[in-house]
Amino acid sequence: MRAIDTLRTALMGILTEKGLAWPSKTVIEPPRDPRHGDLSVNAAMLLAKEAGVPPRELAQLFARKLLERCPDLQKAEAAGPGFCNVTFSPGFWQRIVTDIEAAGEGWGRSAEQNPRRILLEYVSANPTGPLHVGHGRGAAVGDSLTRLLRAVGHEVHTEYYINDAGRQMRLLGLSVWLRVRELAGRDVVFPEDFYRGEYIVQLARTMLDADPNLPDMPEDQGQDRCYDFAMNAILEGIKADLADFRVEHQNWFSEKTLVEDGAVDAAFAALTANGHTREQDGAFWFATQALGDDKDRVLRKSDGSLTYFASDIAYHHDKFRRGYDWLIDVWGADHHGYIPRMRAAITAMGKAGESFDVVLIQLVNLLRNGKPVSMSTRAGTFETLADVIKEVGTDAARFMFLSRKSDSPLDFDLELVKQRSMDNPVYYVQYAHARICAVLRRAGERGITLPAATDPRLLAALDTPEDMALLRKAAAFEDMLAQAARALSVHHVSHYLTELSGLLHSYYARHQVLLPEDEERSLARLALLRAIRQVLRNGLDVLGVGAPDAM
RNA sequence: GCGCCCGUAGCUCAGUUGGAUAGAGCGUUGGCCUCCGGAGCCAAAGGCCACAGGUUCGAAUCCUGUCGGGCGCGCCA
Repeated sequence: MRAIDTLRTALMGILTEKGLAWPSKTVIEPPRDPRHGDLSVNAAMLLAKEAGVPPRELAQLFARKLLERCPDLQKAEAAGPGFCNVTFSPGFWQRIVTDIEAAGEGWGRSAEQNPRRILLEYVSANPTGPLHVGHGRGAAVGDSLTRLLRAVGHEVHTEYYINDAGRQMRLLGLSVWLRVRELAGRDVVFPEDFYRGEYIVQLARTMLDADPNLPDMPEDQGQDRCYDFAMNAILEGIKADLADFRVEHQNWFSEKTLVEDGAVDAAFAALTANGHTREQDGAFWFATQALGDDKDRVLRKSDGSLTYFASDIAYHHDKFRRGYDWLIDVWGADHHGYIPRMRAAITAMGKAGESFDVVLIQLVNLLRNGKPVSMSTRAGTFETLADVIKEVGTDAARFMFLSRKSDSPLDFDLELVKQRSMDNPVYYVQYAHARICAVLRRAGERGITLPAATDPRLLAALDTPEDMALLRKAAAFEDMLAQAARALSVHHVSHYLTELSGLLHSYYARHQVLLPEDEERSLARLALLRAIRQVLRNGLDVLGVGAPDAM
């Protein structure tokens, strides 16, 4: 925020003058209570001991010096235990309007001083069935996080890892195969853990219709055919669902290809070169315990096959090999126990801790009118993401997923998400946007034309407390994005938008924008609203939620 | 048993790199449509931030312990 930069620069000058170092714990931020001014600094409390001056007194000194140095400051005073609170002149805030006009879609975007090349992997659900709501949450968070990290200047690529080499997939082939045989009237025995979903039967029927001789194929070949067909069909369905949910993966990465390309061998070699592996009991082990894990882990089982962990290591090794320096994985929270061993692998590859992060996605409790809707892929009684999108819409579903901390459980009540109340803030935010559009439309009907760049002299008319509140909030947008990106926490964006919308609605209720008697003030207010609309749009864009002109 | 996460208003949740009098929505109560979109606004009531210690100028936030809840602890994926 420009205000923070201004204050920081001035304060640094003062400290240098006094021979004091800039304390690393210095915080410059808008205080909770707006009566304490626009910004608050805690430096005096941190420096009191070193300077040999009581904090209050030091804060008073800072206040005096700041007023001398910054013409944009209207007020600066010591307060509380030793805070230094400053208030900027209205003109300083009013300029935000023209700043936003100039930046447009770029408002809020920043150029990270240390941009990184990120590979963000998310969803990555086994293609054994359609995506359910839980996957939807991960999809929304992963996609929005991508937008957020790009907005602050990182280079982000997105990827979906297809577990097409494991036992689950063989089970899928078997499940379809058995259904095919069943449909053909053969006697079949279903194992305990096969996939029971209705979609399996449909796949089987499609296959049988296309090739009536299928059930007579040899068992192995038949299962392979079924596996192939089913996986591709399901994968296509997943891609379609994600597209409907406005979620895009730039690359779909197959686990199988890792083995075929020798990536597993390469990763094993890297671990072995660093002395982290051993043969024992006929298996190939990775000594993760020395790197913070609970116990060592097997990579190649004594029967010769690879563990899931083995190919996952190879996958992450491959990501680094492709030139990424920050790997972010979005996982279901039930995998949190897997983090230490993955982290151990990253360390064993010689990579720093900052080069790997996991964003955990907690469970989604799907409810209808407060009562749980049961979900189980195998039993086939789940609500699919596609069904949920169809029922509540992409915008409402995404906003709901993105409005809570991703690692705490979320109650998703289908009836509630359809409701147009504040239980469901997506409408509150979208309404704020549509409302501004309506006023601008009405202004046009009345023959008022708003130039693309507002004359700064007009902005002095934005002089009420509600004007100031909106301007300050709009000014804080960039910092909010940067902070959310740093914390990998998209929900800050939703909260910000809800707050900004609240200020807009208050403003609207309190101040008439189109004033027939006062054209200059009307123009100033219209310019303000248009600027706020831009902020709302940019914020909603980070969430991947639409900004409708009318509702 | 061990590990990770969590416990904030009646309900659902923000706030946790330590900051001033702990916030929002829903719900409850009471107001606001001659006027730009009432999917909105204004106001009131509602709290020992699970509990007990500790660290310091200062703790919902950091440390220790207790209680309560979720999840994870395979040569499964």
